[in-house]
Amino acid sequence: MPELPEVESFRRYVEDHALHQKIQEIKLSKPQMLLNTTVISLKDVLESNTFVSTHRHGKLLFIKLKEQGFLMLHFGMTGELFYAGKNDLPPENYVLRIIFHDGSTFSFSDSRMLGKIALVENYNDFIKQRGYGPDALQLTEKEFLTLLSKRKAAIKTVIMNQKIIAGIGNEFSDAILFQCRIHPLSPVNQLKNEQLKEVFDMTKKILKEAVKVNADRDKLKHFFLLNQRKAGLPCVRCKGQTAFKTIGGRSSYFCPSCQN
DNA sequence: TGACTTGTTCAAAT
DNA sequence: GATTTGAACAAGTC
Repeated sequence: MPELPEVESFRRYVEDHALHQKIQEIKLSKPQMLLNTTVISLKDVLESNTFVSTHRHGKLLFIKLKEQGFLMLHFGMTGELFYAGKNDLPPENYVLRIIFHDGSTFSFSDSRMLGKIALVENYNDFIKQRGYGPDALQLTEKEFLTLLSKRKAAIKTVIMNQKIIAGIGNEFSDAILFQCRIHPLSPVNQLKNEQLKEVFDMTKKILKEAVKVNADRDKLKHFFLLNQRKAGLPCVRCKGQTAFKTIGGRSSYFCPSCQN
C-alpha cells in the first residue's frame, strides 16, 4: 500500500521517466477521481505542457508543470505508475494516461479508485488548506513531541493521522511500534517522553531505510513482526503469539507479550 | 456469498 | 472548539 516510502519511489520514477517531454494528449477514464478540477480543464492545462520537477509531502506527489502550477496525485490504496516507451505496451487499465510527443506514455492506474487527481497552484497552500501535518521525514524531534503532547488517543492512530504527521500508514505504524516494543493502543499521554523519542527515532530509521530500498518489502522484513499479516503466528522476538485487533478501524498486528 | 482489506472523509460522540 | 471514534466508500481477493 502506498505509504511514504512507496510514494517517494513513485516520485523518483517520475523524475527518471516523465520529465521534460512535451505532453501531446491526456486520457482520463475515471473523472470521479478528480478533486478540484474538470476533465476539460485538466486537458486544457496538461496538453502541450511539460513536467519539470517533483515534490512529495507525506503520501502526496506533486509534479510541477512548466506552465501553471502542479499536478497532484494521491495513490489511495492501489494507485500505481507505469511508464511505457513508444514501442512498449501501456497497461490496459488506467485512470489517467499521459501521452508524450514521442509516443511514450505515462499511466496512473488505481483499481480501487481511492486515489485523487488535482491541479494545484501552490503545494504549500494545498497542504495547509487540507490540514496535513509535517512530512514524517522532514519532522524534527521537537515538532514531533509538540504535535503529540496532550493527545489521549492510541499511539497507533495518532501516528497514522495525516493531519498530525503525513506519511505513515497502517503497515508501517505496526512496524514502528513493534520495533519500539510499544503496544499500539497505548494512550499517547501515558507514554514516557523517552518512549516518544524512541517512536520518533524509529519512524525516521524505518522510513529512511524503506526509501533507500525503494519500499521493497522483501528488503524490509526485519522491521516487521510478520512477513504475512496473520494472527496466531509466533513473535520473531519473544515467545509470544501475534495478536490481531482492529485499531482506529484498521487491522493491527502486534505481540502482546513484548509490546506493552 | 460475503467478509476482509486500506486511506480518507464526514458525522457523531466525548 | 478540539479531539476522538466509527462508519462509509470502492472493488479486488479469497
